[in-house]
Amino acid sequence: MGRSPCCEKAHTNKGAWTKEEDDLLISYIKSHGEGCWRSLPKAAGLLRCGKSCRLRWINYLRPDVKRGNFTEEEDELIIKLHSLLGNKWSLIAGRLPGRTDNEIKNYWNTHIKRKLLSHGLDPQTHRPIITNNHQQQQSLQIAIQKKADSVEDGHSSSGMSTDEETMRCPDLNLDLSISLPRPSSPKMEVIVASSQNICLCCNIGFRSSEGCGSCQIKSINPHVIR
DNA sequence: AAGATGCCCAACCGCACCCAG
DNA sequence: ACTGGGTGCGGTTGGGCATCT
Repeated sequence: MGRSPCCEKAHTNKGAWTKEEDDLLISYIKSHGEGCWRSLPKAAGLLRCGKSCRLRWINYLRPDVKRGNFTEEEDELIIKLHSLLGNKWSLIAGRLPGRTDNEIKNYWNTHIKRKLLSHGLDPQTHRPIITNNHQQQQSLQIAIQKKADSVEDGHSSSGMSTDEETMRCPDLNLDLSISLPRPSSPKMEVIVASSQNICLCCNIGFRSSEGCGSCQIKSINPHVIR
């Protein structure tokens, strides 16, 4: 049994896209729109899998894709959203105009993870890393700090040292500063974003069904992703 | 100068979800 | 209610480039 393959692998190209392939895909989508990805490659004259075309378009060729370095504001927003949503890259990307889930995912894994570690925070939980051995923890912190220093030299857009950044953003551990204590359940909990008892998901624009399932507020912001 | 190592990012893979029939 | 096709998503891989030794 098993699923049928999404395409005839024997007759499809793989690997890096050529300029000619890019041009074919762009011109086809410009004249026909983003239709059925499965049939698009054949119609566009591409020897590619439909999934590959979709990925190339969404992550690279789309005219509204923003290229280049992430700003400090985007950094902070990603951290906030990740603390709220976890690895829901598509939802996070939906809150960062011009950024793709793939780009954010890569950026998270290569930069932000390290940044959080340098602040002694677990990138998954956004909580302080705690070991039962104080000495072990100290050496861990030193090692992380050394690594982070070498990375942040020339990376930090603000040009501040890690300590200075911490001073400037005392609430960098956003989860700690804005959420209620995490209960034992791993399920995302409602976070009181303001005195209005509005879930933070809603506060930043998610509908009740997006981001967290526990929120009862109906469509605060009609401008939702997708 | 050259090989080794590390980093970054585009692209692939496979599973999950959605929805029409 | 069930099934299967199409699409979306998140994790992972691998190639190219930069830096180190």
